[in-house]
Amino acid sequence: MYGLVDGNNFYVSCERVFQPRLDARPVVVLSNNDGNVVSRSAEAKQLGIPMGAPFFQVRDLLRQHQGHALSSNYALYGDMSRRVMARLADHVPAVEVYSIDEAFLDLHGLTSFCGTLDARAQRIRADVLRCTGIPTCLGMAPTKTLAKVANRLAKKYPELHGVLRLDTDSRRERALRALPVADVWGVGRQYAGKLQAQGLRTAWDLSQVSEAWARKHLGGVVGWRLVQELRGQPCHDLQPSEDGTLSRQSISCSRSFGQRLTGLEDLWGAVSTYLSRAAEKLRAQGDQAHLLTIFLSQDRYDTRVPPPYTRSTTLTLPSGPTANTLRLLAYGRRLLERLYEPGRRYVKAGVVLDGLEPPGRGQQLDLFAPATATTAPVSDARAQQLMQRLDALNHRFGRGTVRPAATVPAAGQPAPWLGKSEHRTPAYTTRLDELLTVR
DNA sequence: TCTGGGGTCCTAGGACCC
DNA sequence: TCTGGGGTCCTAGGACCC
Repeated sequence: MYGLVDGNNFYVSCERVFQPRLDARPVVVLSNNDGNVVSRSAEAKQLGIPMGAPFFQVRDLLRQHQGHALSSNYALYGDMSRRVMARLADHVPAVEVYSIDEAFLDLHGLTSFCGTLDARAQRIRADVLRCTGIPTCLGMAPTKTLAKVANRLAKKYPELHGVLRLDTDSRRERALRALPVADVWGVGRQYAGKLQAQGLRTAWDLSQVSEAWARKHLGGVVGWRLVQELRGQPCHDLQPSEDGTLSRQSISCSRSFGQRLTGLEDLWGAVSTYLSRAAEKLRAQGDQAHLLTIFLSQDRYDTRVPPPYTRSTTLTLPSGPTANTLRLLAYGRRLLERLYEPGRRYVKAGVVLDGLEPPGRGQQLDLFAPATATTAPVSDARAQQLMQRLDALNHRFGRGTVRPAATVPAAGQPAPWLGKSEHRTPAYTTRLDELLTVR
């Protein structure tokens, strides 16, 4: 049996822990650059503000109802997430951290010595709420997909008090008949349209399609697994997370700019900043990468710009896997120059590190590369030391204290790529100088 | 005027290997 | 006229997730 716990309106709930005045009012949290709505309180949902709505389209509506809009504060949400996950880990044999606000639980064997599962589930919710201030819902079922279904319905129907268990065929059928097909985990916009065109309206209808149909229309084996999971046949195991952190297979960093950029050096300022950040994450995970991708995007809402809006280029690092920021910057610069076209107006850039593996598989030498400070293997041990010192300094004194010169804008100038974040709340739980003051 | 960021998995063609 | 089978890696793209 699997459990799926998630935080209700997670980002808004995190903010409310430190600002109770936000309770019972419409509150939204905005994406980077204050662009879109990414979390909504129940009151904001009631106003009809859709998930993902551009902020400028709902600003007036929110103002009319004395609502609040907050910039996203990932330092706070990430730390609150760790606290929630730590509480969950105390209650069950294994936890899979699925996203910042969601975790799958291994519920195997919990009933025999702890009373009923439902009572156990309520104790977990109460403990998380008491220790972190975050309200949650918990769905339980024999497959992950059904646990997601259960969680969804537990959130939708308050009379369930945040918990739903789907462990018999009759409960499963009732639940699936109550759930629109578009709300099933794994059914996005494209598939929902296809399914509805076929007259399949509920999750139950989807669970009845043939294997051939699922494979043909829902992305091959992915679609067939989805159908089987709805029927109660598990296709996805629990992937337990080590001490509440999850190890990634790719690491990326991308941002929309505060303004359009056209110059190569401005773009390099942004790309080098993102690449440095991605390399930090890579080292924090204890891995090296052997694939580097850079992408640049133009405005996809500008009808004068023909697609594709995003162009990317990938390099298999000729010198093998690395976590060395300076080495990555040297390759990144080449990729950016390959991608860049003068005259284009770029709105966003990003980097992706792929092909991750732990260090120690041996350094691949590049037969044709001239030995330079950033490519010579001889400098490897020293470079590694340098990265360790860099990370230690930045951990101790704050991110960006020591950084590559490429990422620093011209003296006295604000970085031209920086976006806005006009409604940011303090990092209450991760910065001493931003602690909440109580009188 | 203003429209996010960070992930996963799968497919498919081409180059290349034996 | 007739032109293998099985595999990896690379690269790009498309669907999905929160």
